[in-house]
Amino acid sequence: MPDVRLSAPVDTTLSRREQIVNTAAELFAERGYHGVTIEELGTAVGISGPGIYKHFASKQAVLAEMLISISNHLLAGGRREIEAAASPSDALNRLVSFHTDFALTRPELIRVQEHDLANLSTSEAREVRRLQRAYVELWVAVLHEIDPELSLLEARTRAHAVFGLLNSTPHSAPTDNPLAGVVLRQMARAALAIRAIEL
Amino acid sequence: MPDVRLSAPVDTTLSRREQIVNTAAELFAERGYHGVTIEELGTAVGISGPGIYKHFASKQAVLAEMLISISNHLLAGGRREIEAAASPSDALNRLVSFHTDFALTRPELIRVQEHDLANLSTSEAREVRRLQRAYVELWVAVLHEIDPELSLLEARTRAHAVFGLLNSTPHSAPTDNPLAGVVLRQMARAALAIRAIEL
DNA sequence: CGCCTAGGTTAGCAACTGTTAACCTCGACG
DNA sequence: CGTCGAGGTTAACAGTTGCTAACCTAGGCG
Repeated sequence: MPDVRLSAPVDTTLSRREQIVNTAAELFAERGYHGVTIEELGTAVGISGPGIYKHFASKQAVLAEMLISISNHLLAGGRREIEAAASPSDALNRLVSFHTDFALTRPELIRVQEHDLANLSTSEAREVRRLQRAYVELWVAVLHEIDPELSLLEARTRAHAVFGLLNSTPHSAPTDNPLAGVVLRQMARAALAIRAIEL
Repeated sequence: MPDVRLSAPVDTTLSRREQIVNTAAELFAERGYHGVTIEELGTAVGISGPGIYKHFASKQAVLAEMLISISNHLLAGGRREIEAAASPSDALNRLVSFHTDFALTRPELIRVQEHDLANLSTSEAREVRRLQRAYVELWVAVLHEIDPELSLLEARTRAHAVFGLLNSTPHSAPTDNPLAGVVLRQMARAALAIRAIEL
């Protein structure tokens, strides 16, 4: 199973597989997994209906590839940021920026991951949750390193809260205002009580 | 159309209508609107299948009553908090507490409102969005009153971000830890830069 | 050149699901 | 006591939708 690049939505250089996943992400984000038919998805990528089955075994398989690829992307990116960091609080800053960029760049993926996990088979859902949990634990570990007094439970609550804050972009930002990134980063840092100089 | 109380999920004193809406909220939150059949919903409230149609004209009508009732509840509550406030920053504190309580008490309703607005008819969806917008504008007005320098666009971004933060409870908090409320309130205030003494 | 396979096409089936129709029942009440 | 409507039941229909089957076609390549 070749991995799907998380690149710009419409791009003629994409393989059909990638094109299908990207288009499906937008449609699922708007109308939900069950709100999109295979026929619609096919038409949206320029082929029709059951042509999808030349590339995916089932509709669920499209969703599975999408969600697993997102989770992998976040986990890998998070690890990269932490490795590149000079200190724990630098690591947290980098995590915040990384996640903010992702949320601002690909809001559809945020939406689908929030909404449609329940439409995966149990084993695939378990895999996605495992990856998501690993990503959360990245944040938890950094938070705990910065403040060892912080309980793991509270650290986890804080991490989820910041995800909610940063993932709010699909709900707001109808016109993608350029200051949203700055505002969100700053709010996230304040919520996490990171003392950091903006700019 | 009698309004549906936003009360505890399982309660024998509820009317069938209320019982249906409450149960539907839990099911929709778990599996999404299209992921729940009328048959399942009926069974879950102890009647079977088409018995639902003695109380609602359609499946969509159940969702509509749910979402409109939630939006009304939030808007009315928000107005009440602002009226009771002694100052703008007190108003903001009260809004934060009010919203936190709601998110912690009825996470299913949060989820459904986030996920399934798209499954309403256009006119009903417009109504819900109107109420939601009015609720957001409540926050925006208070934020603007506290800091008149703040642009309306940024105030709106901040409001949405705080909703995202507070609405993260359905995603985290599998075991409803009692400290979640305190933590979330504190994070929200920090993100909004409210100087307030906890406790 | 001739074959094979990747990637399309259309027709159509089987399952599911929202909704309606027709019917039952029982408690309130004139 | 009779009736009547609220609230339930089951049967069944019609539309939708995921997926398969059977077929076509063109380009790479031995």
